Amino acid sequence: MSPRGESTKQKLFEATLRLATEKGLAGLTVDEIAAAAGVAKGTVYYNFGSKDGLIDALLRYGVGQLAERLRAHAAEPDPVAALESLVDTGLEFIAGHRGFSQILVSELWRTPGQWQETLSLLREDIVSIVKEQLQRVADAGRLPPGIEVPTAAAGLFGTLLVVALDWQVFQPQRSRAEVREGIMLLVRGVARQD
Amino acid sequence: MSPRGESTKQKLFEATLRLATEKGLAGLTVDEIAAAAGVAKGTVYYNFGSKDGLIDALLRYGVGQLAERLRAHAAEPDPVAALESLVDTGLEFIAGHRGFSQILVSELWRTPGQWQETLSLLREDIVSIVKEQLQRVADAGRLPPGIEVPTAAAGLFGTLLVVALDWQVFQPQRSRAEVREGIMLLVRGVARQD
Amino acid sequence: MSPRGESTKQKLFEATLRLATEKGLAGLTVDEIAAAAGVAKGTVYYNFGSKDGLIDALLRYGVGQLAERLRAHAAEPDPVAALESLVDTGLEFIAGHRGFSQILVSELWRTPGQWQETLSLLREDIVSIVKEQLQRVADAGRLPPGIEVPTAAAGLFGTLLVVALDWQVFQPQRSRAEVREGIMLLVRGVARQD
Amino acid sequence: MSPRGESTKQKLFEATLRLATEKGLAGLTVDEIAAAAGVAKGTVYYNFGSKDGLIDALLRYGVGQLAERLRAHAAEPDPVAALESLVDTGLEFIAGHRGFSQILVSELWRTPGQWQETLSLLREDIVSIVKEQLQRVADAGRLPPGIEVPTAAAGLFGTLLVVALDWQVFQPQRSRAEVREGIMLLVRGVARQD
DNA sequence: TATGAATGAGATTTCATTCAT
DNA sequence: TATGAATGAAATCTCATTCAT
Repeated sequence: MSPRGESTKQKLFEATLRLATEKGLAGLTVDEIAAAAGVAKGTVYYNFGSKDGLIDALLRYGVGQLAERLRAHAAEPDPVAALESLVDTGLEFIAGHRGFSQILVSELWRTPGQWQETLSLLREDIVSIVKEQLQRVADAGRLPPGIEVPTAAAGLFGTLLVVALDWQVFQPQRSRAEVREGIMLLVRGVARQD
Repeated sequence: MSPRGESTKQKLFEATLRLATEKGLAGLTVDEIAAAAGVAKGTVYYNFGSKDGLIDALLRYGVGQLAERLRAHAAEPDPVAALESLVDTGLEFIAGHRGFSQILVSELWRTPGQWQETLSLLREDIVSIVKEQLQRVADAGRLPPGIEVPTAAAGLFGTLLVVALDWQVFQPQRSRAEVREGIMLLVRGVARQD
Repeated sequence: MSPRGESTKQKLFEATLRLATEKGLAGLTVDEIAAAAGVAKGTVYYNFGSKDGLIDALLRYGVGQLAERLRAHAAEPDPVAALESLVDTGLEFIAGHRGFSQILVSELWRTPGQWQETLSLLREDIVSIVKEQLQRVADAGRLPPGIEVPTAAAGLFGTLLVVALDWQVFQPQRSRAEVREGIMLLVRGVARQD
Repeated sequence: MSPRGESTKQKLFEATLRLATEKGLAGLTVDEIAAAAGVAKGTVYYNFGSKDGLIDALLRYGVGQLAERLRAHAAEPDPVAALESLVDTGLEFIAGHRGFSQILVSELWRTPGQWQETLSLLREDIVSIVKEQLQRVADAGRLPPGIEVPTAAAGLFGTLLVVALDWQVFQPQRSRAEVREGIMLLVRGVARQD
């Protein structure tokens, strides 16, 4: 709550995200994180109790950031355009936080994984934002029959994550617009053509 | 090569897959693997040289199995039906080998991952099978303009993996047919309607 | 000196004794003590300078209390009865301050113990009270030959401590009178029968 | 079970006992213990799982040694002489294993202490040996009325421990025979005079 | 007089790997 | 072909102490 404490946690989150992009979350050491954040090792333990505690808090923080950005693009009047904006924002975030996205994708579907409880809740947060946008498309009568909004939302979120990572890792020469168009082809295939 | 040696390796593969479902590859220790397989720790080193050697062999083995099954369904004359069969086979494999699939999704896009080199090659194997089928659809003139086969193949593979895992973990009550239909709606959105 | 300061020190003493019963002095952390006392960690350092300072002050405080009570029973005219009263008072104190007694028994004979210097002095305080009473018995000609007062005093103190703790921990159903009688059998064996 | 494993544990026990006499058990580090035993730090963890595991095993080992020695002196035909031999053996052991005895005295009456479960059982072992000898004295009709054997055995054990430690720490100039005689005065006061 | 975030030295623990059998 | 005790580098974690407020 104190400004000092908050900024310390912030510094640690940011340092961890930075390092995770370079080396992956699994390979990070508390020493590295503390050094990158410019604090003592003990400070990590003072603030988060354990390395796992830091990761857990980081997941909440990162998903919070992602959710915030996705929600910021809900204003678009045309529902399909809004969805496109959401996809683009998602791609931008993932490209900018690859290490974080990597941990999401690798922990999200782990059966009893260490952070599964946390992640299940966080997944719901994101999926519900996607769901809302898809619902707007459905309300506009532009979803073909047979599409269930909750299922499609979960699928779209997973696809977005995985396609974005594949882009970053295996096809870095493509532009974000290209990748967005690739995903939108699927979405437009689903959303009824005008 | 001897049956005894093979069964030792097999036991180690199976134990590793069983454990990986619960704890992920990075969290596995050689002690645990050996104990779960019912062999001594030294046996892992005798057979695979190192922990990485074991994982590497396991990945090749698993992807080999998946590729074999996917190829077996290439005979279907109608290209869209063949794609559907491929999707169904993929779903079946993932449902039956969740631990392995979890590993794939965890490690495939890990940037400096220890097994990234191996996995890049293996990813190519699978993606090229998908590509072949999509190419047949394209050759039949049933792909809308703007779709690039290589990109779509990579996307379809990732989506398949992620949607299947989401099904297993978060929506286990759905039937494989339902999930397959969900994915085919996307594919049919892409493949030109008959 | 101020009532507030006193109560802070008192709170810290009490919290430390409470915790020491469970975990011993060595296993206590300043964090735990402060939390149990309901004050901030810095307050311990403000009031006592260091963890050792707190323990040191606590030992002096506790031994002071014990010595005060033991001295209060020196008035008894019959020297053997006075010794019995002293034993009874000792048992009462130990039963009522088990945590403190546990500390004494743990630390008193620890060779390079951190608080050994303090404890040696404090031990002398108590032993000298016992010695005084035994000397009165000796002066009354009721100690058999071969008994050295200083040795017997040290032995009686240790026995009292240990028997009282054994009573509290392993034989709580016995009454204080019973335990006192057990010790007095030894003492009366030593003190010449009337 | 293997000779190598046993001798490693033995080496660790002996090194720990040696160090405990010098520095007390609480202040020992695994580094020191491993170095003193001439093995790698990991070897401690391989053999005992944790520092606590080592201490726990050491307590069993030490008490086993003490019990063995005490039992070896049960042959003496005269029961009071047998008791004297037992006391002497106890004093010798404690003098030779001060660090170990220190931990016994400091943990034995700790309420929920870390090793209390182990120690309660071990205490029973020792006390029952003392009980046996006292029972022989009682059977010979040489215990005065009012002495309960179990109570007296527990008391004698505690007194022996505490008097021996007090001798070692505060009165090292006394001989073992002197200290033994001091304790025997109590015992003979209790045992009926011939 | 009191606070509590931050520290860092030093402790415990982990675990892939080796090697004699 | 297999074993498992031993290793040690490197990780995680603890905690008495400091200090700005």
